[in-house]
Amino acid sequence: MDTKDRQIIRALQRDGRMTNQDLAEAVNLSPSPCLRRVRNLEAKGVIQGYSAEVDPAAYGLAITVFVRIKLERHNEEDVQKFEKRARLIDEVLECHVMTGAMDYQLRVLVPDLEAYENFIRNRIHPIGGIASIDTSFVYGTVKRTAVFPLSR
Amino acid sequence: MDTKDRQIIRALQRDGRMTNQDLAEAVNLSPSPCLRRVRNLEAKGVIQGYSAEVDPAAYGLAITVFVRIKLERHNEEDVQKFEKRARLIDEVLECHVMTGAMDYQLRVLVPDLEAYENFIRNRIHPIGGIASIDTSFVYGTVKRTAVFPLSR
DNA sequence: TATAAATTGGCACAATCTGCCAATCAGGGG
DNA sequence: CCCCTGATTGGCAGATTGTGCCAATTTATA
Repeated sequence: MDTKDRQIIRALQRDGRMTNQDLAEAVNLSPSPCLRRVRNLEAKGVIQGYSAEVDPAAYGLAITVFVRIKLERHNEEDVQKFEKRARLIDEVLECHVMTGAMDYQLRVLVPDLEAYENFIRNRIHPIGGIASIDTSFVYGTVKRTAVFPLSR
Repeated sequence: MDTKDRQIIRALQRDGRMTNQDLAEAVNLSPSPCLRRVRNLEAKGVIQGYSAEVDPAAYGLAITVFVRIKLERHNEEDVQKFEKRARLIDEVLECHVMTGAMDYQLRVLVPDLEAYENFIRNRIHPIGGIASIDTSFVYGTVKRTAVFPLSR
């Protein structure tokens, strides 16, 4: 993982579908070593995949919600159960374990407020063992990028 | 935006670099109309771009932080100033305007705790007009996907 | 400086993309 | 019921891109 690898990563975060030839030119390599580095980063799990960035509203998911959840108990069993169930919920795009007053933060995508109510009632509450839920809706997005800062 | 478009979108969220031929097969189309639909979704801004998914720790950014910020005043000038400055900070990958007690939530990536302290001191506080900051570090990530739920 | 290991560049072949044209399909009016 | 129109589709050929191999170059080490 040298400077060239980091250049490659940032270029592919900006445009994950750029051709290997353009990428090679952008990082001052010829195509074959460039492709080799990319494949290597993929094999080592540094690059975990590629994905299309889609406007949620245009797709029909107008509402983004950050949901913070605190469990009643933190024994192995209840924690495993919560995390296993959370992973299976399609509306949950992210679920992180957090420091602070709440245990988890979820990023949730739903078409409307009614769907959010149903999500809480039918997907979250049935998991059980939940002490409290704190909901924040997203009004607007000031910035959203996949490109990491230059680390050194 | 019909069922086929949604299939295409979800397939490209799972693998943004899949060949048009594989994509066409996955959604039961032949390559040319499939490519036309993709280009159309791109032109309409539904697909906003493509990007590589990278492991932040492997890249050297071990710490993910969600920072919630409340402003002292909400006049046009102070809000514009904060948002403009936030957009320019490389460590800030996301910045959303939120409902609830705090005004903004940022997703921030830094190499270590020291860098986080510097980030707050040198990037956030100098903006001015900030009433309070609430920091939550990410211990672990239970789920992280780019694939939207089937809408309907 | 000599040597070994790692990385690079170029080339040829295979796979993929791209733009065009004809064929097919869906909907509306006579 | 049929014909017409517009939209969408499928297939094809040329251009672009990816892929794997080998020799040349660079880098690191003794």
